[in-house]
Amino acid sequence: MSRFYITTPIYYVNDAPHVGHAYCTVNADAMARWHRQVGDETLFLTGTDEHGQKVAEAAERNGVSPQEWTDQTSARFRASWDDLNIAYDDFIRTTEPRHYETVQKFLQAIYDNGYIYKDTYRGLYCVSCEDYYTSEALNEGNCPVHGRPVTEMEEENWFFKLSAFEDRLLEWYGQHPKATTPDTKRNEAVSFIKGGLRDISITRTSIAWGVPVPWDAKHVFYVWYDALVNYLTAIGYGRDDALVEKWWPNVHHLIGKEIIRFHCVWWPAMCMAAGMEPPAHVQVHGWLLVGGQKLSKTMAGEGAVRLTDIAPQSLTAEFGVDPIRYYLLRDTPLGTDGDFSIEGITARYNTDLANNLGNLVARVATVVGSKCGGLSPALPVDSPLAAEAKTAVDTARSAWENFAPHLALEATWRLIGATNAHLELNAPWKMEPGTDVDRVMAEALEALRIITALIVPAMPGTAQTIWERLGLAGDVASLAFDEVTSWGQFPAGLTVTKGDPLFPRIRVEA
RNA sequence: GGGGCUGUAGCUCAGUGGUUAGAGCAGGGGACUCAUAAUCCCUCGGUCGUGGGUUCGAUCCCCACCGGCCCUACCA
Repeated sequence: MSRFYITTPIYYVNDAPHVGHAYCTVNADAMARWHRQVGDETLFLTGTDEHGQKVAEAAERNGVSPQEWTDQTSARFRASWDDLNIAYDDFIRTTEPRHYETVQKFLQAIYDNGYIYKDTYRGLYCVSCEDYYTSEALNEGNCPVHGRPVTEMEEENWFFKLSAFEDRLLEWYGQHPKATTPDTKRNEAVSFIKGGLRDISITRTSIAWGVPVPWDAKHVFYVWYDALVNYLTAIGYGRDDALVEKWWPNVHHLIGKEIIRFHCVWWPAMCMAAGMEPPAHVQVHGWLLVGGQKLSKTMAGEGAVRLTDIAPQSLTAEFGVDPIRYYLLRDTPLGTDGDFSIEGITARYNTDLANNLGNLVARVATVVGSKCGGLSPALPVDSPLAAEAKTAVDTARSAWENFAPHLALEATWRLIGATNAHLELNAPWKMEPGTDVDRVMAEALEALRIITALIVPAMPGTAQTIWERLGLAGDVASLAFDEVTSWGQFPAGLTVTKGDPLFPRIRVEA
């Protein structure tokens, strides 16, 4: 048995949970579910990032303390994840005492190792961005984002000697070519390092809403610097060395492409500075882009077409939880940008879920009912579907191992197609009840049993529903993947029930 | 301004320095009628962003340009 530790970024509480967050979290959840299925000891961590100036200001505007504000906003993320059937093992909040303790110990270690020093930060500050820029970053003397003049500011800060890690990082990436995937994203990180690293300011005196710097009470840590450490908080850094040893560094950080720099440059360097191995793997995903199609008002409000305006719950309310999970996993491979659209969801829903999977379950149940007395017939020794099933299982296994849920599902749907074709070829509905019908329907049931096991990570609720309709006992997700997906197990004599359509077709106006 | 990614069939995407560039969906035709007007079979469809270069030969390598996107030091 091996172990699998996967994380999402911790989401900034000032955002409302949106489809982008859901995309990342559903992928992490499916990956965790698959690893649990194969028997890995699994730790799936997500959470919320609750410090920083913007949170403090938002709390003030709303007339509550920062802690009260983050209590409210963090809860929205948990509600979204509950709704999407996300089975995280731990949900971290950066305002928790355990996180303060880990951050302080981790950064104290870096300080003790001599990688943190005090200096005066002079920089060009853009009021709109609330951030500093280097003179090279400016666009003709103006802020590159807002195009407005910047002002010279000065602040006394503690600095992290990121520049000291250029060579070590490059060497490390040379030795760990798969530390960041896909390769194009690794190249981005490496190019950035090669371009030269400068030390970074990691504390602030201007705000109080953060983790206090242990050796200088006037300062709190800059929000990103405390946020990254959450991956160590959850495994007990500073509190339980054995637990850290157990889970680190074999972690998989699932992140969006916009935060490559933090996870693939800063974070490995911070780990090195603290005397730890950098995280073994960062899997980068792209963005879901909204192509400009109109979203319904119930979906996103008047005139809104931005992805960040779409609440995951509005989607699950309209399409169901598992269809949205399926769409997010199937439609956009991890690593590239994808298109998000209601039309796309509808197409996946109707073709893959209603027509292929849902209809297959229905037609098999009907024919078993009419030709086999509603009971599963005995399974023959050989079947042409056995090879198809093996291909699907092998492909899916390797796809999940390689962070490619879309390929795992594609392979599963090939098996669904092969099962539909097998029924078509044999046309059991034309036959008189007897051994020929029994053989075909037993084969279809067996294929469906394996298909059900294969969709567990993506659609756990649907999988269990189908499992029960097939007359099978127990919790399909708890069965060992390798055993449950091998051909030749469907017991004879189980009661197969039809039930309502799993995925009623969505009518689309012409 | 600097760095990086990307542009392949109507749509979403695979893919390879070398004979006729693939898949799914959509479109067209046929079969079937167990099933959620589902399914199955066949089929239409691309000067592989533009212009150069390297090469015996490029969609794939190099350069430029055009379009889209990310980062430029707190947006999955």
